[in-house]
Order: sequence, then C-alpha cells, then structure tokens
Amino acid sequence: MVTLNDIAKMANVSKSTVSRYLNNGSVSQKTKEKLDKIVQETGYQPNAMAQSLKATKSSMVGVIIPRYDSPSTNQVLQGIDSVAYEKDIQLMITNANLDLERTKKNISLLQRQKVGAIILFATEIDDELANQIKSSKMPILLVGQKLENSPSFIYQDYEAGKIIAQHAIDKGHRKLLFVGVTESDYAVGVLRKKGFYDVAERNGASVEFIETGFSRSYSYEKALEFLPKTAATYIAAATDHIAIGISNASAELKISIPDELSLSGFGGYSVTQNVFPHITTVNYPFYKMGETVMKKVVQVLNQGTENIDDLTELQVDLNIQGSTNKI
Amino acid sequence: MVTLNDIAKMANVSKSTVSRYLNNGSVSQKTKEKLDKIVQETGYQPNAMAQSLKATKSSMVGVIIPRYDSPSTNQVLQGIDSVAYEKDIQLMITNANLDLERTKKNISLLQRQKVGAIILFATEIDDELANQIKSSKMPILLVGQKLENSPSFIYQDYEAGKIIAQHAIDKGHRKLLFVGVTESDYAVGVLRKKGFYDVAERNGASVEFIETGFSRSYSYEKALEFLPKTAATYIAAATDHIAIGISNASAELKISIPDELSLSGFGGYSVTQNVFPHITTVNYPFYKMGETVMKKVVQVLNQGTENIDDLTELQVDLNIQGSTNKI
DNA sequence: CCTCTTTTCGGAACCGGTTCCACTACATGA
DNA sequence: TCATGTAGTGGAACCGGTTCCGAAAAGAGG
Repeated sequence: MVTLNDIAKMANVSKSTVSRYLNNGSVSQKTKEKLDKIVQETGYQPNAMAQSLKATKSSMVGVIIPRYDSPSTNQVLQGIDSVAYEKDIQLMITNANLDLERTKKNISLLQRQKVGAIILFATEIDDELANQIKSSKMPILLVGQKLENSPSFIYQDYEAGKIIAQHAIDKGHRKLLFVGVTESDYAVGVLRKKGFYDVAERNGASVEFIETGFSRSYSYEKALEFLPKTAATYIAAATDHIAIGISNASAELKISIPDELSLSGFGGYSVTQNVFPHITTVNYPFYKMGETVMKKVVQVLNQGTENIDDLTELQVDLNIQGSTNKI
Repeated sequence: MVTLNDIAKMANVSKSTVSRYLNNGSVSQKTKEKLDKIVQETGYQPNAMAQSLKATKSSMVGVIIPRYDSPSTNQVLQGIDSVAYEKDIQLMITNANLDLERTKKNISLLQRQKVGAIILFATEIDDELANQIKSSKMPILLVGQKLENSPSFIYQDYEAGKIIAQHAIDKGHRKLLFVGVTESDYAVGVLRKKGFYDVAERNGASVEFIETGFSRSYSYEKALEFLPKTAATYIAAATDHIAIGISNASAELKISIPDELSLSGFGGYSVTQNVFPHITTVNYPFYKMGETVMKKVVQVLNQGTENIDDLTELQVDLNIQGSTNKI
C-alpha cells in the first residue's frame, strides 16, 4: 500500500508538501504537476484511519437498526442516506438484531469508532440503556421512541388511532374490533389503541379487543378463530402485517372484504397493496423521518447539541383503499 | 475523552504498561488492581482508529448493497451478520443506491478505510468496475453476479427455470406463458427464461413470452391487458413481485387461481404468502448465501486469497403452494 | 549473600496522516 | 539599496494506540 511518505520520497519533497498538495494547496506549479503525475500512477489514496486519528474523530455517523429485514426501518434508512449522501457523510450501520444487549454494545462500538453522532432505532429502552444514552458525550438521536432530555423523533401514534376510528365512524360503523398487540410496545400496543378507543367511545361505538402478535402468520391463525365469532363490521388491525393476516383468513373463510367486513391497518407498507382489495391504512412518513433525523444530525455536527428540540413528532395521514366501505 | 495516556498518568505507570494490561497482561497483581479501578472509574475505551492505524488495517469487513429496501438483500445481510457477529467482525455497510458510479466510489471508500475484505452485491458490472475489482489488492467477493478470477457467489437461476417448467409439465400443462424482464439482467432476464424454455420445449409444450418490468404495479397493469387474451393455462412469472401483480389482476378480473389458471414466481419472498392462494415459487437460499459468503470471508481473512474457488453456486428448491394445480 | 532466571516495567519507535512554525528565495515598494 | 511582504517548503510535534528492547526488580537455588 502506497503511503503519503512513499509519495513524498518519489517526488523528493517532504510529507508536509504532499499533504498540502492534497488539501489546501499552497504548492508551486512545478511540484503540483510532479505530484499529479505520481499520485495518478500510484493510485494513492489517503488512509482514512490516519486522518481520523489526527482529527480525533471520524467523519462518520453511526446508525443502530433493530434488524435488517424491517421495511419501515429500510425506508427510514433511505431517507437518512439521501441526506447523508448529499452532505458527503459516511454512515456506519450496525445491527442490534432486536437484542437489547447488542444495542448497548453497538453504542460503545460506535463510540470507540469516534463517530460524530449516533442514530438509534430504539425498540425497548431499559434503565441501563437510558443511562448509557444520557451519559454519552456523543450525541445520540432516538427514532421511534422518546426519552427525556434526548432528541427523540416519533410518529403520531395516538393521532393515527384517532384517525382510523374517525374513518370507521364516518363510514357508519358502530361495532368495532381492535386487533392489537401487547402493551409492552408503547407506540403500537398502547397509543394506537388508546387513540382508537377515545374516538370510538366518544361517538358511542362499541369496541371489542383481541390481542395477537406482530407476525402475519400468527394473526392469520388467530383470525381463523375470531372471524366467525365477531359481531364487528369494522376491524382495525394494529399493523399492516396483522391486517394482511386477517385479510388472508377472511379470503379463506369466504368473508368478503369490504362487503361483509371492513378492514384497516397501520403503517402504509407496500404490502397493503399486495392483496386485493388493497388495505386502507394510515401512512407513516418513514422516508421523511429519515430525512428529518439526518438533517438534525447535520445540524448537531455543525453546531453541537445546543438548542436542539427534545421531541419531534411526524404527522401521519389516512390512506383510504378498497378494504373499507360504508356499512 | 480519556486516553491511554491519561490512564497511564493517573496510575503513575507508562503507556506500555497500560497497553499490556489491556491486551496480553504481563502485569503485576498490584498494578493490575490499580488499573482495574481507574479503567472502571473513567470508563476508558480504546480508540478504535488508533488501533487500526497501528495494525495498518481495520477489523471490519465492507459490504456494498444495491439499496436498503431489497428483501432478498436484507435476508442475505442477516446471514452475513450471523457469521460476522459470531466471529466478532464488524460490518461496514454502504449503499450504492443502484448507481454504478456510487458502487465504484464505495469500493474506494472501503479501501481507504482499510477493511479486510469487501462483499459486493453487484447488479451491473461495466469494464471500469471489473478493472477496479481485478486491480484491488483487497479481496472483493461478488454476490449475485460472476466475474472471471474473482470469487463469485450466485444462485442457480438456469436450474430454477428448469424446475418451474418441470413442475408445470408434471401438472399436465402444455400451454405456458413466461412473463419475464429485459435480457440486460442476465440472471433474471436470461437464465431463468432459458431454463424454462429448454425444459418446456423438450416436453413439447408451447411457450408464449411477454416482457414486463420488475415492479408489482407495472406487472399488474400489464396483466390486466394480457390475461383476457392468453390461451395459457400456466403462467410463470420471472419474479415473485411480478407474480403478485398478476395475482392481483386476476382477482380483479375474477379469474380463479388455481382453478382456471396456475401461477408461479421465483424468489421465495414472504410476499408470496401474503396473497391467497399462496404462490408457488422457487426458494432462493438468501440467508444461506449470506452465511456462505461470510464464512468465505473469514477464510480469506485468515489464509489470504489463495485456494479460493472462483465460483460457488447455491442450490434452489421448489416451493409448491396453492397457486398451481393440475389442469 | 551472591549468582541466575524470570517477571515487570519504561523508553522509544512506529502506524500515516495534519499542522504549526521557521526558514529561504524572490518580488515589491520606498 | 534596503526593509518588508509573501509564496513555497521542510522539520518536528502530534493524534492514541502497540510492540520491541533493554533495564530493573523480584524470586529461586546454592
């Protein structure tokens, strides 16, 4: 591997001259031409680690994702990437694999790499992690969860629940079923449900509740059981994947959507377009989330962590498709 | 940020002693205890860049992915990650965003970062990129494309085409339609189709061909046109997403799958489970691909690039679901 | 108590860059 | 002609670690 020192020797100049040539450029025309030629021939590329070491920090930004195959995360990543690419910031993406311990390890890994900031897609935050975040000298931005005194970026989950309930009400439904998940997931399990209940009850509708898991296949099995029994005319699934499972089950049971039953999800994943009829859902602005967070990172990199809002909420909007209809 | 030097001063010992304490450990009991305490209190973590600089290489492996929201890529990544995590190798994932120029830039970026090896998910390879790969002193492993004299890992696309055709023949179909993509994509556009044709024609079946694009929605539109006209009883779509588009269109047109028409895809994505009936497909071993490539990387890291096979082909297998039936 | 071996430790060089400082050479203006 | 300014350059220190080498200290054996 050819180094700056090698180049300097070949050109019979000092390291500093070569470095100056590569950076600012107070170099004479003659040496510039000489170096042009040598750098060209050798294909010299500066060692990024040596540069970062001298600068005592790297030009990278760390990202901790929960897992690779999450469509929402990937859309957020696209948004992050678009801004990062534009600003010439290199991302260092690490996978926590839905493991809290691995999340903590990844934070310290990124700290050792001296990244400029960390974007953390948090699913669960325990006390230890909260402490690690708070005591970090390196700015850590949270996506999808909020934490006191840390810049957090979340979706309007409570609002989303309200929007869907209002839609059901508007379509004339009064017997509703909310198919949700465990309350240990605050955004999905608590907020969406609460928003839904609040609007439904305010309008005098009855709401049943059934708990299922996040997987499509489990929800499908569950739906095969509860669909024949329920009196509801409108089912609000807490995620699009759950909705897909229910959609599959109703196809199997020859229950027609939307004629006999209306069905909606949350998320706005493209999977809702994969079934027919397409599923009404609440669109979450994943891509925009990425852009927003990354722009904030750029700001933090330039100005430090002062004057940064603690909480940024991104708006959601209703996406009406063929799966919901008037009663 | 507390450095090794700081620790040394606090403990009244030399840098080398602290370094030895952190690594091998030929250190007396007394100083060990003293350092234990100080490291504990300060939360000292060695600077990864300084370590890499000294070692003249980092302990990372670079990965270049085509884009973030590719389900197949993400499954391969999970496989790569599982091995990397086990071997304590840090991944540096970069996004080429389906851009050839960005792919080239990413390679040189990873080279400047002195990663131990690069895993490249190649879609397209032009002469310049081929040269860049060949002239790299750093091992570059290719996934999904093959290149002479470079370790390449591919799927059995030709074989997959044969398998699907054989399945159609076995089910008694003789009027076949292959819905494919442009031949500029060698694996999907050429190999799958060729395998399909070879087996079909050997068995005296007729094969129509229609070209579409990779997107589900475009294939859906196309299918609305060609489904009413075709005489085929079996449609082989060149990807699962195309198959989903066709499935949606046939639902819209009230053409019953599999009673009136059999339909299959390629890929084995979970989306084929999202529609009802589930779609027969050829499973591609994405996760295993990741494991296989990463194991090879580990080998290359340990033994260098000698005795590495140029080409590794991973087997595919038929996954029969409800969308195909006897005629 | 004195050798001999082993353990423990500090000094210095090094990895590959960047940057400050001082020095030279030459041009500019008075 | 001489002071002053400026572009171009090299030397040296530094970023934060690792490692080689030799010296000092500690322990073993006679």
